Amino acid sequence: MGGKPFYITTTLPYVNASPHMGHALEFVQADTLARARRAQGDEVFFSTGTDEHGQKIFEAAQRAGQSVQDYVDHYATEFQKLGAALDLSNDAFIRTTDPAHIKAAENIWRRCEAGGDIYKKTYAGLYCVGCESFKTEKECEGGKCPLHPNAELKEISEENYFFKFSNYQERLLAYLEQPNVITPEWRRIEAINFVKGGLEDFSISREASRLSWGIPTPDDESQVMYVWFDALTNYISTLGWPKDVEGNFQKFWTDGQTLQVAGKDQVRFQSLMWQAMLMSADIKNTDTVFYHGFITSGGQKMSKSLGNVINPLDLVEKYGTDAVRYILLRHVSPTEDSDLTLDAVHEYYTAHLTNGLGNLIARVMKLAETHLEPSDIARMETPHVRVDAMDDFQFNKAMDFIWEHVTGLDEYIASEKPFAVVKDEPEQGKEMILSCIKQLHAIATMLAPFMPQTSEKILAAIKENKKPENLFPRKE
RNA sequence: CGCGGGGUGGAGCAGUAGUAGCUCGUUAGGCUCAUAACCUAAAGGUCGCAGGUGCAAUUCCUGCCCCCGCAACCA
Repeated sequence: MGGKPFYITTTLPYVNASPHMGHALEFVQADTLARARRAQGDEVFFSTGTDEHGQKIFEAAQRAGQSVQDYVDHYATEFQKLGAALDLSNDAFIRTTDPAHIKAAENIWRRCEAGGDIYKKTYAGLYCVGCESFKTEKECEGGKCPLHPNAELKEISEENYFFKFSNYQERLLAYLEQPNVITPEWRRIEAINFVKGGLEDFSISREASRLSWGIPTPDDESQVMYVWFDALTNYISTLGWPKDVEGNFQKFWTDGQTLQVAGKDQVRFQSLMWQAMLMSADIKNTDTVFYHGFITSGGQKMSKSLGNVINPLDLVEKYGTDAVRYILLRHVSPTEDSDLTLDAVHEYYTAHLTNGLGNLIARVMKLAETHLEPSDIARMETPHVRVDAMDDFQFNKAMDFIWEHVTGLDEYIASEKPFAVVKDEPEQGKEMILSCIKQLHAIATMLAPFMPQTSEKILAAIKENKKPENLFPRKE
């Protein structure tokens, strides 16, 4: 029943700050999709990693008084920790400082260059010394940088390599004609409108003298690649492109189905720039990019100054891996911005996991443990229920569907009272309890991609015919 | 007239041209298998404002108000 090999990747977090809830959301969504495909029998390659080059990282390392390498190593570890805490099933963890990735970035550069899409020109812009970066005119207020109104904006001109984005307007529009290339649909419209507005070539390198932490451009040591040109290449370098000694690139990218998961601010990078790069390098385009929304807290962006930051690792520590996955998948909209507060997290946990699923597992398994024999379990047929909502990235709808079964089973027990029937009519009661177990089994199976550890614990409990330890202990 | 998303009972969200649903919270019952859990019922909304089209609009159209993102080299 397996389909094409399935490739899925997250964007690579930029390692200039610690992991936040947005990263956790993207990771968990991607992991759930990967697990769901594996459960369908598809061969899956799930990749994630870290983006480690660029000026900001260089500066952040200096501020932290660390060598850049130590600094990026530290953050790569942080993200790997989060991945482990969320029980990600990724097959690869790519770092853009990996030698193989650097080779790949050089290679795609050469291919774009061979295609005539890379050229050198002088870039003149207003440079804010305070920000250490160029400002567009729109960003400036009254000729001053809004962040550093006292610093003089300097007109700096610099020779950089540019990518002929403008060459790809028609081909990008043709690509965007395909309804599935972007989800949700309205972001595809957004992308089309943007392309129709005209595309400007963009600079893909910086002078090495100003920015040392990057991949040198091939054949020109005086320049380094601008970080995202390098970073975007990760989606194929992680598969072993270009050498492809293991054949993963051919299997998963060329012959497989490809899906990228990204934040809603990424449309231009993932669906336009990256796709144009692929066209230039004569590599197949991404089949689908799914864009999720952002998580706010208390109606505002999470920020350290507001003090409303929710740290995903803290949350996992307090509530557990599957509880965090549950909240991100069910109580966060897949594509719209969603609000999450610690109070809300606590409420969802208590209401649906402690009182809901956890209690249901306990009451059903207690009945089974008391009244059923292992032989009853062994002869049980286990139904499989398909979760349709997953076809459309509707994680929350899929979870709602599963929870209808949870509630339904609670209702069944309350109205049919198997615990009472079994006292007077043991055989009939046992059959009723067995049907409860079947339902619980179905719930556990459906839950597997979303809450893998919970799913396994339920299935193990059913198999052993033993009430498990409290899966979701009450929290203060 | 820059682009997009949103304004629905106390809170958070669904939803549809024709008795407005869900989760949490509140109140009253019930049950006792279970984690003081679970089940049932009730209270609570002029579905942002004003017009328009329709037999009928929260749902379609127009205008306005308010909130939130984005506005290209930002990884």
